Amino acid sequence: MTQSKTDPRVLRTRKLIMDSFIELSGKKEFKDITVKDITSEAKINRATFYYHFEDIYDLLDKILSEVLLINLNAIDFEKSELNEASIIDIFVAITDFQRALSNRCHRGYDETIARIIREQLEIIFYGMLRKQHTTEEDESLKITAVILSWGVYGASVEWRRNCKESSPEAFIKSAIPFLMSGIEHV
Amino acid sequence: MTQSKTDPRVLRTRKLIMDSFIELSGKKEFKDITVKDITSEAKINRATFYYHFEDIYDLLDKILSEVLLINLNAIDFEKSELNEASIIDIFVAITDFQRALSNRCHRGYDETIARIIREQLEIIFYGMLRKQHTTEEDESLKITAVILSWGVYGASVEWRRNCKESSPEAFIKSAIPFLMSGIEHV
DNA sequence: TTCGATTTGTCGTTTATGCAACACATTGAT
DNA sequence: ATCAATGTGTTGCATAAACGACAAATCGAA
Repeated sequence: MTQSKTDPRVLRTRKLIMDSFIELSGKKEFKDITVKDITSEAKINRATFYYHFEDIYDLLDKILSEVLLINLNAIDFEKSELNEASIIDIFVAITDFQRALSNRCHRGYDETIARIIREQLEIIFYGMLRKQHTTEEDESLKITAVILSWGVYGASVEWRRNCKESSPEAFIKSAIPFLMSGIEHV
Repeated sequence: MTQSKTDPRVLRTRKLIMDSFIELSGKKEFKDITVKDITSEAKINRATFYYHFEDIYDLLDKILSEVLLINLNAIDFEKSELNEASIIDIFVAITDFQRALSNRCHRGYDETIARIIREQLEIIFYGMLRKQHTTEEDESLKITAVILSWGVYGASVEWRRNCKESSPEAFIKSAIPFLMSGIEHV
């Protein structure tokens, strides 16, 4: 809330870098994109790139997190509870996100994408759990969030692999009882 | 030719400012556009504006000069001589330029536009004259360029006011004998 | 393998931009 | 006419970005 505004120069530069990366990833595969490519496309100095990002993997991290967050932000986690409905919403958001990625020539990032999605899920689940169980100890909530995040992410992998003929909503519903029992068990 | 590249930050910032001004001038009249409007639209600091431009009139100057130059650059002055054909080309470029301006809601700038066009014309005529008369003294060429620039600009005013039914080419052709005699008299 | 070319991180220095504050001018409503 | 609000142009200082250089790593072709 009280976040002091970040320097507009930083916002501009980050946007330039991210836009250039997205532009380039429409032409080349990830492994062929160099930092030099990005900075000359963005017309910024290469040293400036390293001022904002550790390396090209860090950039990918932050871009994907941001894109995923935009998808997930449609769901208002501040208000919604961790129940059947919100789990379905989140699952649909993830499958939408992955579909968007595969439409945009993002190939060869699979492991990175997986990690990012799972990490984001963990953060979200942990936040929601803590709101509902303010009395519980943190460790217990944390491990629940971890297991949930892996489980839901795994479900999305499974859906993409085998079950595209059924809707994501229908697919995740079959897993809801198991997930919810774990949540209520905390 | 040996111009050392200007700092990319400068180019970016100037473009931000100019684009914002052009954007704003589609919504308001010139007299209603403030420096603050421009800088907040461009998301740059107001002090940065004054780093690049003296004031809002200076900005208008440079924007219009640039737009006019793009029109005029279609004509290759480095190669062409100051003769009947090139005068016609220049006259047509000016009338095109003014038509483009009036299409884009630029009202109330008339005096400024007039000055800028005339100054540009003077620069161009002087440059062309000097290439053809390397032996002549500068002062003589300069005054010729001044008179030519006023004359050709005045012709464009006259054409806009009374003679739009005839083509600009036909219109300026009737003035060519007078202009050329002045040029050859140097 | 080896060698040249390219890329990667990092550093120190210079320059452009951000920011807050200022006195002054202009505007607009009462 | 007055007063508050807004815009103007300027300044000093803080910080991001540019630039050039560098050693090390990686890549590619002979």
